[in-house]
Amino acid sequence: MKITLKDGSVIEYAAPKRAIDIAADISPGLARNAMAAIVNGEDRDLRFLIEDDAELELVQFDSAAGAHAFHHSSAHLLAQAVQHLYPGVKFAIGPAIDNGFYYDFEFAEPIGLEDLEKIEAEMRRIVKQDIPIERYTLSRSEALQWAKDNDETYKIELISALPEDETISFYKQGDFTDLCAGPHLMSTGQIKAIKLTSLAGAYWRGDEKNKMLTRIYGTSFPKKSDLDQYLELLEEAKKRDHRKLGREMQLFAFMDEGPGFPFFLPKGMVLKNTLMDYWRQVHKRYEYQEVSTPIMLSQKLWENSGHWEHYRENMYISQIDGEDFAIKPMNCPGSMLIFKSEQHSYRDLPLRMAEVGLVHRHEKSGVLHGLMRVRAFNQDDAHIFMTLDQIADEVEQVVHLIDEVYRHFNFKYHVELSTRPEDSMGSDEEWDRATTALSNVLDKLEIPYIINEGDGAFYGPKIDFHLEDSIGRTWQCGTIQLDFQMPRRFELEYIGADGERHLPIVIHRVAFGSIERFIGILIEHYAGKFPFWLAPVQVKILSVSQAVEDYALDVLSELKTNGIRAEIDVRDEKIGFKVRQAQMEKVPYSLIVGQKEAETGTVSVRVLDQGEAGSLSLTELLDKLHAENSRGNS
RNA sequence: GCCGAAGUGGCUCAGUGGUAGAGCAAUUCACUCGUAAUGAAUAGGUCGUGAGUUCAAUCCUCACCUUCGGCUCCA
Repeated sequence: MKITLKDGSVIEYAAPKRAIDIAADISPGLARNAMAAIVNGEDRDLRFLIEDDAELELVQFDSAAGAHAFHHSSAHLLAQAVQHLYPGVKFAIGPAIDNGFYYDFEFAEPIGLEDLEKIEAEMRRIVKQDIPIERYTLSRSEALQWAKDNDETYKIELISALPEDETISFYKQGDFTDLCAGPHLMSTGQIKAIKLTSLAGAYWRGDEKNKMLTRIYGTSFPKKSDLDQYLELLEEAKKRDHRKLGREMQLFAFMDEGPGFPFFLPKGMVLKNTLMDYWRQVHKRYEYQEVSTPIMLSQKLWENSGHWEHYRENMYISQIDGEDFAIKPMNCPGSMLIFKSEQHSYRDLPLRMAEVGLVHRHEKSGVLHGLMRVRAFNQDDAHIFMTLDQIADEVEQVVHLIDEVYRHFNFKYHVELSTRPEDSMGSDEEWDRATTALSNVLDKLEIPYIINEGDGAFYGPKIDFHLEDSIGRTWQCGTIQLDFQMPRRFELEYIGADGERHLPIVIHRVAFGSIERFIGILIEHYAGKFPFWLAPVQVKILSVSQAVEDYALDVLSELKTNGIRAEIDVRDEKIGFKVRQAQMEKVPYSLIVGQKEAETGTVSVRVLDQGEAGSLSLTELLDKLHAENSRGNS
């Protein structure tokens, strides 16, 4: 048989051979570092016996498939350790996830964080023993018998859900056996670096009606140094936490009196307004009109829009003069009413109506998270009313706009296409048409995307933009949603070239998504060190001694007159102390002024994280700052 | 909402069944200073809220509120 490797080379064997043995033939290092095999495109064990001509890829930890096998075996290792320490525990599921693994257990007695260390120690002990991992298969009925014999209620349920004729694979390492599709490592000895990271409750099968199990999260690496590097990344993320920086930099706050409702402090407001100035410039250039619609509207409107039926549990309800009203969770119905308030010609279309609207949504208390998940937020919303044949051009233009905005902040991003959810309105035919329209645009622009089955809005499919921040985390921000339903429900119309009434199509779209969340992401992306144009305080003037206070104040007023956001520190403190404080406040430029500067009409410039940058005259300084500020223009 | 953890001066955190401390910050004073912490003094807390146990509760018990880590959900 012929084995074709990834690099195109071919090895021939007279008899069937296991993937691991082929790896050993290629090099001992590969045999040692390989985690799994991909045979003819399918994920397999290294112990998989290749019997015919095949394409073979041997994957190591640096590939997704290799890491997956490694983490998956780590999950089994965790389960084995738990079995040793807590006899009688019941096992649910234990998959690999990004950056690690978890396993769900049903413990007889609750365990605490201090137990994790014990479990970790037991895991290390099993690793030292270097126990071989073996694979075998059983028929469905044999597997079921195994689960019943061991009183594994969750496994019984898992096996019962499989087809009758299914052959089920098992993995056994010493005294621990688990049913599992694999692939798995050859032996426990390969898992050199382990860290159990957290303990959490999780519902069986993710359904809140089911029993709550105990989930143990962990991460693992083939090398200790890789684990350390990962733990450092977690530390870095902690330092960047927008909740911590938001408080330290006095940007926003949360109060017990309004859980999930952010308060913006003066500096946070400067940030927000600067961001919105940029946003308005972009949208003016893309020919959007801006509107504003009420926060509270009659319940009848929400019944008409479908929100009452599909979105009610997230809405805040109130009454005015005995009539039921709801606080808007979305901006669209308001915009529909504006469109409807006038007669439109096909010549008006596409009509791009933007609204930075404040929406309120009742989120469950457990999901609130700083600015990332709040109960009141501003959406940089827009509704584009258009004809059927304008769909492609308009969607394309929105894709360009979002791309431009993300690039402005140096974000990379990827795109997902979400299709019809179960709870939705409209006909299959319209959903197909809308979904195809979106995918056609992505195909035309050659933008790769993954499909998110059943994750669309209740009124239409959507393109989601997931941006990636400076330390590699992704966040969903922009979306483009195509809607045939709302225009019909609101009986929108325009007069076509033929003089007849026609139904317009609507695009709902956001670029930032939520201004609040976007600000949270920016804080973490920049670690609080905003680019000059966006920084709430751009310049801080530090006087060396009281003798130059007057000059320092002159510099301040000159900067302010020129539209620079400047602060001054003329306290009776040493210059080193003031410099330190200004750096910790993450102000982009510190201007040190002393006797020398006062006499020559200059300032000594210090750049955040870079140090001293020489002296400039006031005119030179203003030129420089104006140039920097213009980066905030679109 | 559910599981687990936490809540002590503006911030970070000690601490004890006999009504509380530290560092930073703040205020005042002295120093008048050249690029990441000058020194001293002062002030500031009914220990998240409510109830219970106790001679006595910040500490033990219960309920509630908020926050944190997850689950589910999501911009």
